[in-house]
Amino acid sequence: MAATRTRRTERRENPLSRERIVEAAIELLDAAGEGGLTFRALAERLATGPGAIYWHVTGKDELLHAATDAVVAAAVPPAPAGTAPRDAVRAVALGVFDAIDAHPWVGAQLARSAMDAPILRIFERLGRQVQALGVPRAVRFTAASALLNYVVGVAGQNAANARAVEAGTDRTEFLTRMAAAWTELDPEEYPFVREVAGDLPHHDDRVEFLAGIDLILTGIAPRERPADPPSA
Amino acid sequence: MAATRTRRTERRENPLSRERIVEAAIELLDAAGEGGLTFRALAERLATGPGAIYWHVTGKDELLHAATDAVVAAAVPPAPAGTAPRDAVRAVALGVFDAIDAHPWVGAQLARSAMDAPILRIFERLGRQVQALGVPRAVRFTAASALLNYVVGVAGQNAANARAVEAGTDRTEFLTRMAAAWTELDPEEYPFVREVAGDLPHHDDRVEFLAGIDLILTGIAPRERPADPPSA
DNA sequence: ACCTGAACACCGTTCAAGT
DNA sequence: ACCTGAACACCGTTCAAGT
Repeated sequence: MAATRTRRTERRENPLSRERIVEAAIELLDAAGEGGLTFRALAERLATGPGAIYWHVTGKDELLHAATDAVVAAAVPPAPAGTAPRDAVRAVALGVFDAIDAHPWVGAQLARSAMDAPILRIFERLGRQVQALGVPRAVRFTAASALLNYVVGVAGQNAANARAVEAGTDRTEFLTRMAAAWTELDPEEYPFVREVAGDLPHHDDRVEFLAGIDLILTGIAPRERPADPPSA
Repeated sequence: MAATRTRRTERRENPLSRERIVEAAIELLDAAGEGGLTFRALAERLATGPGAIYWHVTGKDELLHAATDAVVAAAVPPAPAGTAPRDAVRAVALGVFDAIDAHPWVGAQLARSAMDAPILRIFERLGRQVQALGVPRAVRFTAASALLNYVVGVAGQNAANARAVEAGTDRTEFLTRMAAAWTELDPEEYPFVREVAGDLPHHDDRVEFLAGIDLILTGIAPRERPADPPSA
């Protein structure tokens, strides 16, 4: 019934709001990529002048920040109670990974973000699981940071790849071309890169990403903790 | 004697060259930060018009790429023969870390770089040591990628922090203020971040960074490989 | 071949003026 | 209080014209 009442103010309904602006910004970024977010384009989409947006938002940085935070918040839900810590870490990481897959600009943004809202959300979720893993207080920060930095590193990398592919090329075609380029590198200078070039086209990014997470998890807390030996 | 001959062409000595342009770009980036690199500022420093630069460089992206590559190449020298693989990995990582410390814009650039020259240099160095560590062929790519992504993640983070600090604030003052902000977060939503906030001001970035590297190294290959048990 | 610098097409942001 | 849109101060890049 509140809905019916709304009809009264028919004209000039849809007032500007921070929420609507951020929403439109996300749509623009998704549709047109990182360069697509423009105050003019945004104003047009919201049927106003560019100046109007500044009433609700301090500038482009804040807008980008808010857009990123909205996506990350939706992507990293609290772990369902009873999840094993390792699985919970993987779930958080995958949540971020998939969000970046859907919104490559988020990856670029996370990779250049300081320790504020969007990053802190991820750090918190990872940290809680590190604690649940039984990591001693003194090294929890280090362990959680390692996971965070890895996730954020992959985020930037994926964003860069998405930018590079956007020529409408097929994904495996892109990887195959990259592998070919690697094979042409100087054998003296790039023996390792040349050797692994062949792996490139067969790799599943998601699997590869999770394998990295598992590597760090193993470093943080070895799989099966053997009973403490009877002291030294 | 070649030097004396040079005097002949006194006027209009110092011809433009890709090398000089990249060098000037690096100076500009170091002095004025990421926003300081402008074709106009660069042209002024080189005593030409902006258009002249385009004869030697295709555009700003290539320029930024070349500048980053120059810094990274200098920062990641080949490991001296006989270095233990773990130490060599640490040396590579620290080389990148210190380069970013000296040139924060490099961190931002690496964090958003695809797998081309600058990143490949680092990947190659890390990969060789992964191999030296005895990691089986099939998982070398994964192991080297994990190290690379971590390093690149820290790179982006440090660049962001450098940007945040540039208000001339002292470093520990900056950390103390951040810790204070973390402590004011909602206890329901950010228990972990609040708990570790106190660690922040005491942390040494470099030590913290290396600890993360060690975590991954442990995950890649456990410290002391016990002799293989007599098969299953 | 290489340089010059005005001009073009765009930005983010501001601000007087409106309602 | 909120919106409008012209104007300002910048960009990267191009290009006719020079040497």
